[in-house]
Amino acid sequence: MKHDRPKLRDVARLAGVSTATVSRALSNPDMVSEDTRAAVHAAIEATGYRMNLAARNLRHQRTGGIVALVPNLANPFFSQILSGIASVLGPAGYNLLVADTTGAGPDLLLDYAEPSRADGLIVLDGNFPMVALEPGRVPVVQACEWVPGLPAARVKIDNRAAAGVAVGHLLDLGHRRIGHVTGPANNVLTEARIGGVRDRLAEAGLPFPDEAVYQGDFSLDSGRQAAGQWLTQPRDSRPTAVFLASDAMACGFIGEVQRHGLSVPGDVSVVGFDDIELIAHIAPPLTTIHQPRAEIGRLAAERLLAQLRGESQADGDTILPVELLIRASTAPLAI
Amino acid sequence: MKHDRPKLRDVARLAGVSTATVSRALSNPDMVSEDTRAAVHAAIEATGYRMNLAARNLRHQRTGGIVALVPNLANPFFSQILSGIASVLGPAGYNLLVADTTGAGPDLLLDYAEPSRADGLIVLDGNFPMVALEPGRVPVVQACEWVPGLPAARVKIDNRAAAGVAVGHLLDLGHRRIGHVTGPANNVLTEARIGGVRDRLAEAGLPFPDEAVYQGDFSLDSGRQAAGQWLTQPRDSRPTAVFLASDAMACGFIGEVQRHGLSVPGDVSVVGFDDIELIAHIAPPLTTIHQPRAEIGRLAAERLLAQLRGESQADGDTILPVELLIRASTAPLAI
DNA sequence: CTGAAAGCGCTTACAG
DNA sequence: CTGAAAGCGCTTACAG
Repeated sequence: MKHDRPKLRDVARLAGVSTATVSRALSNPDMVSEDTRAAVHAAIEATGYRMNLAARNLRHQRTGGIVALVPNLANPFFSQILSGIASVLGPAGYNLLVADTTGAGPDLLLDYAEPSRADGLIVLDGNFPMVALEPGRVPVVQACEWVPGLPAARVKIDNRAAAGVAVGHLLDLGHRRIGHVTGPANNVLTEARIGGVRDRLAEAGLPFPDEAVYQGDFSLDSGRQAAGQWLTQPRDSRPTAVFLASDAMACGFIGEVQRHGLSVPGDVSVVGFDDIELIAHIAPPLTTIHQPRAEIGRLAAERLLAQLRGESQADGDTILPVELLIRASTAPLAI
Repeated sequence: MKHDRPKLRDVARLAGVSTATVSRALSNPDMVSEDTRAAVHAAIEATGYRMNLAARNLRHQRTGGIVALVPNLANPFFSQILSGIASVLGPAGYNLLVADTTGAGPDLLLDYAEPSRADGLIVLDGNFPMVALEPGRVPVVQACEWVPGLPAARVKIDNRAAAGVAVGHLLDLGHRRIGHVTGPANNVLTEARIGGVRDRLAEAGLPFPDEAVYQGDFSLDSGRQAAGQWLTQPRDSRPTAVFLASDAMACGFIGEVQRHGLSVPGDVSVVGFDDIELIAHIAPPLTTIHQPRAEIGRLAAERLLAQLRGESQADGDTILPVELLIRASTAPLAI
């Protein structure tokens, strides 16, 4: 005996009405008389009918899904963002699809921007080639990172200003030789943050020599390597404080410095970026820039839904405020 | 001028063949002659045709998606697992949908087990009511957690044995009064881990009094509260070592103990569970049980795909090995 | 308020 | 090797 799932037709037959009527009873109840509605619902109960969403979606020319393009799913940085996205998509009746862009070709964005694949796109990766999103493609919102020139809404923080705040904190503590560990090359966040450092130092009339810039890639290990470089520099000319473009790097930096018997903040003050999970619990607790990750996710999803409803303009930036969290990894310059 | 996307029919018209032929040229190239194939591909180029996946999926009675049901997306514990899942689903041509089960009703599992919604389910949450997955529902694989009695494949570690290993390590260090901070009540992991503690202590002929059991819920804050309790207990009878059912709790526990001027492992040895990101970098670096999270995700996805291909049995457990990582938060009992 | 029929964009037995 | 036609399971103008 086959376990065929009941279809609209089966319900209609049992209720003694047409499939059109059953369909209406379900999606537009007040288009049908009360009696008919009751009969239909009885038949649904009796058959155990559940709607085939794929068929409805095909008919409606939508998929019911939004995809989030994530640079690296394994990076816990994104869990709060995804959680924020899911918290608005779920109640709105959309499915959240996630795709990891690691090692993906440049076509990935276009593949996912197919209306038959998803109704909209949230792009968390700024390293896509600048593609012209042709008409007939799906609405896109960029979150955190962005593709320069891509005409799509952005939800983000002011990375340049945030870096300025971090450096300002170190200046306030009396530091005059300030170093910076960057993110990966060719990354918009990297550019914005180093720009903020440069601006703030220039404003203070301080130099920003090449020796004070350490190339990183956001990873813990690259922070460790930056510390290795810093350790080899002459004690009386190397930075007395370092601002790193991610908390993970700050974590690696601190570990390496300590491994060599030096102290944070005794020998060097350290500021991170992101305020990731548990970073308040390392030793010393890390001073960092807090990014409202869940909020970024929520707003990105909301802007996308607004576009799908035709309510919102397709571009323009939403800038969220950051917060400097002063913890124990920074201290006044020892004289 | 409308920007209608070209359909199969448009390609067929341009190539001078039927839609059936275009369809075959695409999905079964060697069913068509070389000339026809060339004509079809030329027409595809000319029109910029891209297949409508939703229509193909409806026809094929599949959705092309697998959903992962996650207890709490914001918890970075799951990022590695999702990454593992995505790494096998992507290449296999499936979309990964994620849903957060926080605050969801008991029907969620059944809702997602609809064949029109997804082709399969990976359940990471053991707190669903035991439902009979009726025939006509989609294949399910459980990962990490599991619903007792649910007849679905499981990919997990041996939590009971792992807890035994953690306790064994503390016994080896000479500890005789060993405490345990549990996970949330009514959770399969909580039961399995406390069971492992009880077994191992019994095996060593040691007591496991109620005062040595602290109720937690996996969260950092509950670890902090457990430390609060521990601190109020008499110094000469309270545990000299504590095994906590999650790293987050261990982190909170250590922080609170240190805040009261005591030292880890000087005054109390601490073992965590999970080996989450950065936990090797707190002070002191945490001794913990490493769970192969990415591997769990990969294998769960692979078992599900095998079931979809009809290759694998629908139940049976896959047990992955864990590893005790000894770091600085545990030390021999001071006499 | 309700039904017959066309259609969303594909695929696939069935003939030829 | 190729085409005409039916069908995946819904929805929705169009009539009545």
